[in-house]
Amino acid sequence: MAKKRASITDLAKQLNISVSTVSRALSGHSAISEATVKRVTALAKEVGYQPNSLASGLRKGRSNMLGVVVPHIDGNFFSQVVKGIEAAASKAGYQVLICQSNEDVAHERANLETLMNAQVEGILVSLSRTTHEFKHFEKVRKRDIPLVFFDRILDGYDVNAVVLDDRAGGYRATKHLLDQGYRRIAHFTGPQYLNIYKLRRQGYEDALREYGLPLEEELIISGSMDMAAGSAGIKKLLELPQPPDAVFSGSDFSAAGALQVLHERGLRVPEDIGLVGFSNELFSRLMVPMLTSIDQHCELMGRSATRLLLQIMQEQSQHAAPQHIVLQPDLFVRASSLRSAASH
Amino acid sequence: MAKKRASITDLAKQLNISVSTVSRALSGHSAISEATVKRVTALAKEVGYQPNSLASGLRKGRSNMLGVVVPHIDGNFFSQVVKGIEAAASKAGYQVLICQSNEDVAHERANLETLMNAQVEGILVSLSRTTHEFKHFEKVRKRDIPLVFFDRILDGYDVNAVVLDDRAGGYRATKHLLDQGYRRIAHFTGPQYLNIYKLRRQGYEDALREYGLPLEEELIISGSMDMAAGSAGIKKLLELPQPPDAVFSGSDFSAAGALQVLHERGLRVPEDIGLVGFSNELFSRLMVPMLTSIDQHCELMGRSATRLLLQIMQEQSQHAAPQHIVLQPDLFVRASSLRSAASH
DNA sequence: GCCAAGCATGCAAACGTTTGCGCCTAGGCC
DNA sequence: GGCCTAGGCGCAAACGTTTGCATGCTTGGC
Repeated sequence: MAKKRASITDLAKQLNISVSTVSRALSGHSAISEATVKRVTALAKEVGYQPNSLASGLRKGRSNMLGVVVPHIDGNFFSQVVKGIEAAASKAGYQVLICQSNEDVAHERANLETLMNAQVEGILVSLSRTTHEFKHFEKVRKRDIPLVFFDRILDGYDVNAVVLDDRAGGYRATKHLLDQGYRRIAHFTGPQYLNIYKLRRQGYEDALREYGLPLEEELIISGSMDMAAGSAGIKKLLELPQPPDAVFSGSDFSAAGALQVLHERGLRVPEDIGLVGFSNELFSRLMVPMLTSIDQHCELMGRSATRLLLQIMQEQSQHAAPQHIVLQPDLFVRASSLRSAASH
Repeated sequence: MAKKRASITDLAKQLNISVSTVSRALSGHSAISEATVKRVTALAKEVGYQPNSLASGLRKGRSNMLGVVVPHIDGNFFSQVVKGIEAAASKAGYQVLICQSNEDVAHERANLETLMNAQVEGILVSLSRTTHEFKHFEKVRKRDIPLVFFDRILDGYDVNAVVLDDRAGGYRATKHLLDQGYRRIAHFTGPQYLNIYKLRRQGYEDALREYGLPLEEELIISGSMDMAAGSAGIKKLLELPQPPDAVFSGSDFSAAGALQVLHERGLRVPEDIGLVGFSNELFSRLMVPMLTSIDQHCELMGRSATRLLLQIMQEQSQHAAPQHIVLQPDLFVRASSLRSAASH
């Protein structure tokens, strides 16, 4: 019962002209008289003609689709990145096919397979947490399908990527605390095999060194970076003979967990202890006091990655040297670390 | 320079058999000998053959793709719904094409157009805020493309839809406050032309009526439902000759805004004022005290909508009566409304 | 009046699959 | 030995476009 969608051939028949003429008329080809163009477009509008992009993609060898593989699409970071990707892609006339790897490398492999079947013209990937090898991407490369990674990348592979300068983020956060007069600064960090946590920590250490302060192992707490880890971490720190006067947390969630404990114990933030998070999550503005945090420009990352991908797709010289784009994070200073203002 | 992807024809040539045999062998057709099936699959794996789903879609008249139109993809709610959609779709072997309308009806119209060009087999839509008419969906209907709406729908049109029982949510939230002994309960609500806010308010009123309490206009604050609106709202309420002893906010954000003001003024939650939000945003667990809220089962909504769509796609009887699926919200009770526990 | 040029259009192949139909062969049955 | 069946396979058309080339017609220059 489904009504046949009108095809270019139907239009041609009704107008007694050939399909090629119709095709050219619709695609704005030069060698078609204005009169026919008008006749064709008029009829097209009348019958509600819609081009079949599958057919066109098949013939032209290009699908007008980009593929995206993310660990998961919910959560603040990835949903914003995807928003940026979709925006940039649709502006360039591309559709976006989205897959979730669920942090599972097997899923990730399957996702790539599906995207290649769908004939996407390029692929954007943020690696799953369980991805430690590169083999499944070689297949993509062999097919000469442009590939751009963002945020999560694998060390030691020279690939196109857009990442955040996590070291600079860690450095800036720590330096801000130092500038505010804090001198015994603790740090919450995550698994060191993830580039992001390793780099944030490096930034932290660089800042301390710059100020001639010692790096004390007891001030660095490694954990899962969620709220519970933050609560546990701050408890451990408070039990030290010489507790810290500030914490730079590698995640806003851990910072929130720490804040809850500080509240319970009657410690004041920022007076007694300064607090800085990472990610500038939505809720950082909802905490009391509001949390100073590092913004990752998620949406910009999505847009940049897409633009890089589109650029690579255009260059014939597929095999130019891979590009690395490094985005600079921003520090959003809020009450949780403003000792100078609070002391007035 | 791009290496030609191996096609079914290449396989056929190499094996000296016809393309039809290869096709049937790969698709598990019965009338092919086991021996050839093995030969074909072996070669296919060897050369890394990947089916071209554009071609297959063109021939079969089905693309294996679903379309999704959301106002925007970031934020807690929609990103979780999309997660559910993607999960359900990919389990059924479908790809998901995602578009953002940016809350703009013109964009929405364009999105539908693109999705139809891409030959999606079904479309999932949550309306943009500026959509007050239905015309652009009639075109989709005329093409017999199955259509399912979720969350945001238009009153007065009989369509397939999956929505939350917002009235029940409002009712349950209010009843909980009443059960906790609060008697003068205020309500933050949003634009009444949006079904969700209207219904939440109805639930609120129903609960009050059930307890024989009067509806007082001065206790109902209408606003934009963000943090600022919450702050402004609670200030207005506190200036009343007889301020409320609890607030049911139609959004977690407004509840958060209110909480900040209460903190500033030294009012205790839940002892002096009880607080309940709506949406169960991530940060509701991060607030001090933790915020009682209504969970919308976002991911389930995505999965349900997708399943409904797939079901409609399978039924020949396209034109069966439209189905409405109503999801029941859940109340997550936390400290911000627990007077009984707090009083002990 | 003839030829070159240029414009508007048509023809047909191609993209990679799927699928109805028909062919061939082998085997079983009478 | 002939006939029938069925299994295994090939042929070719079809899906809706795009596009190189050919074609016909008009026009202008000499």
